[in-house]
Amino acid sequence: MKKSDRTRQDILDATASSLATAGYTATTVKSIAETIGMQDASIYYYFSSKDELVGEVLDIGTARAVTAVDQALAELQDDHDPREALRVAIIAHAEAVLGGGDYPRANVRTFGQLPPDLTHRHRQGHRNYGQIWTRLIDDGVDSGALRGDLNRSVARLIIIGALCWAIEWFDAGEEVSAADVGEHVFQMVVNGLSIGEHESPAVSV
Amino acid sequence: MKKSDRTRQDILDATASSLATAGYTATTVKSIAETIGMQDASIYYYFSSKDELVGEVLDIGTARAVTAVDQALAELQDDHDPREALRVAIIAHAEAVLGGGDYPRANVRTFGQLPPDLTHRHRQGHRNYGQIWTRLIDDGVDSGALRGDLNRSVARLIIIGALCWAIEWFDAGEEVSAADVGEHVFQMVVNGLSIGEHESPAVSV
DNA sequence: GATTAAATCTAGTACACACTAGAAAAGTCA
DNA sequence: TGACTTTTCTAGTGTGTACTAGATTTAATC
Repeated sequence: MKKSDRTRQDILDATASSLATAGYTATTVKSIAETIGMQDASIYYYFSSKDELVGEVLDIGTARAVTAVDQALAELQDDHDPREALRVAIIAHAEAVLGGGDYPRANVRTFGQLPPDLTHRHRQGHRNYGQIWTRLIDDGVDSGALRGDLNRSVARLIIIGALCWAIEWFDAGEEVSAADVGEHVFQMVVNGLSIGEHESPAVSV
Repeated sequence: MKKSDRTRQDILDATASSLATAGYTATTVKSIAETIGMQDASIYYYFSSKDELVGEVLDIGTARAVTAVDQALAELQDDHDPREALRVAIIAHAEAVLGGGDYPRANVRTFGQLPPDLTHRHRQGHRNYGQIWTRLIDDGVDSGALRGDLNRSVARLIIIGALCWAIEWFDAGEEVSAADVGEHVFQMVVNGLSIGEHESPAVSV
């Protein structure tokens, strides 16, 4: 019963790694099996289909990302600035997806290339994750710390998008760390690149 | 000789449309042929391989995106604020990729799911496109309009990333237009979400 | 209208893929 | 050791894919 659990974990790990780097299509059952020194047919002793295996990897990925952000927010002081909460969440997300393990990365990497069934299966998970950010932005706007003239949904999606797309260019080997990327996103979307007084012309959408 | 050109164009259009909505893997030679009412084998009278066809679509896509941004910048007045140039470029990109035709959308949509050969083939095109943005940011920082304490490459990639990822959630049917998305990205990354004096703590990377 | 060229189709090949059935091996425990 | 269970393998099936060869049709030219 022990050996079986470890093999199952090995399969999940290999799948997560392949999804994170090669994407969904290039991740074949055969390639997964080769990575852990098995025949492809043996995979089906543990998972009934490729998509069930992939689905489980993605579930773990979202769970880890949620945990990372929740945990970072929980460590904040009670009287924190809403902007600080946003900063902590952004950096936690960046570290989870860019610097963290393969599971959250697999999630972002395969976004948009999954078959419809899998996309639908994870819709709720993504919605839940999005709600964390919705609350962060609502808190900021309602408390007067953040501008209220922008569409909050669009703002949320832009922040998450900037972070998610980073997976396409981020290189863990370079001198810019995952946290650095998060810090940059925060500095840009919250403080802005501009120097001096900004006009902040009202944008009504 | 006329008919031939139009059929070729039909193939390109159908491929762009499929790539933009379904992605690379789901875009099969057979499905392209079906769209225009042909047999899949007939495609090979015009293109020697699927990847050559896809490559040509992507070439057109990058060319159109570059043209859109260049044109928007060319219409600026000579004494424009560097921030205004960034704003115009961001909105032009948003309109080209989100609201524009299938070709630029195909580019962004298939980014990260192309076979290595095609990825390599378009590396130079992407670099050229990136240089437009590098210059915009350099102009802003050097003129003192934009903060210089952030890594310029990271800033550039974050802006482009926020725009590119929008293809995953943008819905042309909703009330938020492509230009609205661009305006939001500009407001956020240049003016920032924050209200009041920001500390802008130096970030050295 | 006959001849040539252009365009499309029919019918296939070869291969990679997810997945299955059942035999063989490895491990467990009396 | 021997009976039993768990795990892995061998050897396949069926399907979808890109692509090819050559016949057939459609269009242009003389």
